[in-house]
Amino acid sequence: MKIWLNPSCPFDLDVTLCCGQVFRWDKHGEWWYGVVEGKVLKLRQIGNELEFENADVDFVKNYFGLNDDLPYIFSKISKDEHMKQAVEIFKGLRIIRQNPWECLVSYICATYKNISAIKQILFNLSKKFGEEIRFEGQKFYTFPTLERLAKAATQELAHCGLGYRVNYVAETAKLVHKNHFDFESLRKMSYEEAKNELLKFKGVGLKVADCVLLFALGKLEAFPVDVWIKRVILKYYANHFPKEFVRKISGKKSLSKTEYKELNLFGRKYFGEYAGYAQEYLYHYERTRV
DNA sequence: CAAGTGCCTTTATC
DNA sequence: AGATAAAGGCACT
Repeated sequence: MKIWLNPSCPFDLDVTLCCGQVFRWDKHGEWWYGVVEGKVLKLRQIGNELEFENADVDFVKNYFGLNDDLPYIFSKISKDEHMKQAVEIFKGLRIIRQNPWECLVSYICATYKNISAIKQILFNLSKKFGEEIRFEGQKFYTFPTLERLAKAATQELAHCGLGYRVNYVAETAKLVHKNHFDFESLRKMSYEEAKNELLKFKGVGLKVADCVLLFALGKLEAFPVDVWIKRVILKYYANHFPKEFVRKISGKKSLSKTEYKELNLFGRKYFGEYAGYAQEYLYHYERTRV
């Protein structure tokens, strides 16, 4: 099936899948393959044409955020030259609407890891606890269900390379299972309310909660602050903070809870209701700027 | 090549 | 409250 993209509303499949918001996509030739909602989704983009197999149009549109009005969002977040430049370079990057459960586990596993290591962990988890699917003669694995991970032995999880995150994933899976936790209900809540719900899970701090809100639940005002965003702020936006504060966070590697909240609040106030888009553009901009 | 550093941080413990 | 240490392991330098 095909979707014809409106040239005035940009989309860049490569950037969207490469920018580090999702971890289970691979490109073979010009086609991207990923397992989404239990099926292998295959797609490629040629200019304004998005061609895909194994999903319907509405699903693809929703998953890739094709309904987001990017020109309008750009007009809202383009507050300065840095942001304008990031937008100019990566124009078609869109926030993906991931499955909330997969997103939650992914970002619990992502703490203090680099992207290749995160991909490795999630592949290991899916291979061990997910379901094997064959597609075009290749093996793919669905993401483990919460029921399966809730039952998983810590020993088995440890073999996936989770390290000290084993207990975070195990306990979160058990709690989600026990409480029949309804991720969909978070969508109706405010940003703050939904965040507080997510913070109840083990291994979920302010950063992980923001990532789940942004990448799975469509809370586009969420502004996750990781080491890269901290760098961006120190580099381009330090004048928005007291000198003393800047010196303090420059000196150490990790942020305290209050320091995180300060940077997070700055992002949301400064960039506004689409701060999440600003975050992802700045993140990718800074990471590719070396 | 070995050793050191850094990684889309959180939690436990002062 | 607020700072500090500890927690896999792997990729990169």
